[in-house]
Amino acid sequence: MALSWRDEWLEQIMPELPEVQTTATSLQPLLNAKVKQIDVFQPQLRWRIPDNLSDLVTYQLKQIERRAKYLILTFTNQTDEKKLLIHLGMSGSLQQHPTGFEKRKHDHVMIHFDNQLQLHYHDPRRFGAILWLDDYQDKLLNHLGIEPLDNAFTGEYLYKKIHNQNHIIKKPIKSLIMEQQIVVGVGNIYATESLFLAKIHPLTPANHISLENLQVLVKHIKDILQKAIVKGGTTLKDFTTGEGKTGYFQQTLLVYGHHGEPCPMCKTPIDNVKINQRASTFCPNCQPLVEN
DNA sequence: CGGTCTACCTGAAAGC
DNA sequence: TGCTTTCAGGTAGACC
Repeated sequence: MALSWRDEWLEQIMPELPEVQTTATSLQPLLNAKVKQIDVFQPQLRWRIPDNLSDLVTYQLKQIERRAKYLILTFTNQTDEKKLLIHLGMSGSLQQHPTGFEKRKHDHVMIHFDNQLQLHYHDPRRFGAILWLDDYQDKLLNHLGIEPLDNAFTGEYLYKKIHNQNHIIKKPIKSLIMEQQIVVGVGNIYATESLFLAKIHPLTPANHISLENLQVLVKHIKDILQKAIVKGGTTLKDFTTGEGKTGYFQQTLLVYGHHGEPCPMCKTPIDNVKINQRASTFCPNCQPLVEN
């Protein structure tokens, strides 16, 4: 049962889009339940949790949506509607437990419902957020680009973005696909993995990539995100789905976290460069840097 | 205005 | 052994 040091390390990975989607899905048992009580143990997350969070008491949870890596929870009563915006940061999770389940370390908020369930917001590093949507949607949501799984996200879309905007044209492709104004929800893990699958060096200037190769890259981004959603998301020690189960997707990560190990395709040692202060692993043989 | 860097935070691992 | 340093990461905001 003991995990190897690598397994332990991989379990530190933060929630990316598939994990947020999995969380949204797993919260369905709370739909239509009424809030009985809210406990806030640590209000200081990325921003301070609103002091009037308990205004939700007596409201029913009516809808759970995802936008980028944000969750939007809609609560209503007979006359009013309140929307909560939640981000899991890099170590956050939302977990459902039976009423009476004990608070654990780093459980910062507990929402007690009237259907024998309670929701725990758990976030060791406190990079996440719990906010009223009305207060923050201008700042946090309005600038966001398209969803990676939307039909509008295509190789042609990326090609146009790259060639129509001078400030983008020469950026490393990895920076580009991680920019939230262009496409949301592609974090370091999935950017790294999809570039490996598409055989594109992460530092390749965006305008050096053909439309055809951008189409291949987009296909892999969609594919890897979809597979991760199906599998229930990347797991980590900190992350569990709302039902308390862990995912297993981390076992299929090919290059992320494998710096120095043999490439799974060709056995060349996996290399690592920093791009925008972020580790970027790649295979120097499978992903050659094409200068033109 | 665009591009780059830092702050926020904790825990694990590495360094001393 | 135990203390200190480093590192990981999403993203708004500071900075040049």
